[in-house]
Amino acid sequence: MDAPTLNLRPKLLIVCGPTATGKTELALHLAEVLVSDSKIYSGVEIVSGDSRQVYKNMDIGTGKGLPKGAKYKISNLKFKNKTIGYYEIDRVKIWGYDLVNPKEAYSVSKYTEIADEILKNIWERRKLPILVGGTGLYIKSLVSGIETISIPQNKSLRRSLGKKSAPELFEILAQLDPVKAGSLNTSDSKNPRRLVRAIEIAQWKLKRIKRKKTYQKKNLDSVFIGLYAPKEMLEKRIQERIQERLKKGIEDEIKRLLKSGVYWEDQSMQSLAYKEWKGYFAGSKTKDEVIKNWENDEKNYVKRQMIWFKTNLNIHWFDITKPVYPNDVEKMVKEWYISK
RNA sequence: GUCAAGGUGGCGGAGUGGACAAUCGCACCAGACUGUAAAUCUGGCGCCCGAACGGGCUACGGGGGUUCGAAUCCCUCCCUUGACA
Repeated sequence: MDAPTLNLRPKLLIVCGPTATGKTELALHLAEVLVSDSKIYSGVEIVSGDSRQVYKNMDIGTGKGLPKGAKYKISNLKFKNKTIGYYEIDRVKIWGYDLVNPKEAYSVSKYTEIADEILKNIWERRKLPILVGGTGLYIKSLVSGIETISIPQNKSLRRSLGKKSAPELFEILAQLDPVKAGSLNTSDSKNPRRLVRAIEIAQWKLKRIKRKKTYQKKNLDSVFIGLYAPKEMLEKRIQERIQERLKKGIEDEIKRLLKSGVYWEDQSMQSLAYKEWKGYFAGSKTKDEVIKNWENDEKNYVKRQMIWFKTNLNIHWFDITKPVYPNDVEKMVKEWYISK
């Protein structure tokens, strides 16, 4: 992946934006037009940049949008001795779904490791990957990398820190790494999860000062396409999508998950479209309440996504309520692809 | 009609004589965030003035009263719910 010259920088097209904007549809559309339009494209494949679609058997709630007969195919790509599969929709390969089962914990680091392999493989086959997703951090980690990503979790440390309050954690961090502690903003300095990770990193660094950094900055030629819509429009789409998912059988999907041994406490079940049902299955919530909560959670999620995208990435935004927007995207992407 | 329990901010729901513009949850607004990121976390949230310490006004169903002081006590009216008729 290390390219000696600028010309050989691998190209990566990114389609991102908040939930319910039709990112995958656009990507599929782009795949089609790019391939059919010109001889330069030997093919386009989609990679999901999403923290929830990695879970098997969670299709409806995470919005994988798989057509009825969609089959998971095994590729000859392997990661840590495990095969990696993909789906094919409209003859386009989609990677990054169904990477783990819902009992497993997941994180950016796991995602990045495997997604890097997938991307490398796509580039080796001289195809253009389109990274599609709404998990900003995951996308950013693929594009720019994360410096401390190779610093592993320390389970026993986490366990011992588990019950400490934010001020206590902050105190511990301040002892280990005063600079880091001082650099935290008011929000993070009160965020137990962040503090624990910061302590984890600080401790790790203290232990191995001499270890050389393995971190390498990535060198990609990438463009960010962002999809958005006015708030009211998005809210309407969210409502419609919820109805759709109810019809598709989200309730049964959850029943199946629970039956197979997945707990509400599992990370996968903290996902939107799933977590809201907990009270319902416990008998303390009506379905209407579930739907109301679900809708609210989706709306709030969109807000957080937009804030993150706006402040963290340099994105070319497209309003999906403009009928011609796919053409605009197409034009832009083609220019970008041909350049250099 | 009688009895009982109630009427608090957009909603739910605390407070039951001063520390109350009123805990908390939801909603809403503005944000943070490089190993759980669909997660986690922060701030704001009656109106007006002020950069800020702060100040002013209006508010706990309506009206009236007691009191230095009332969302909290008393009277009365209106409304809701439950029970008995």
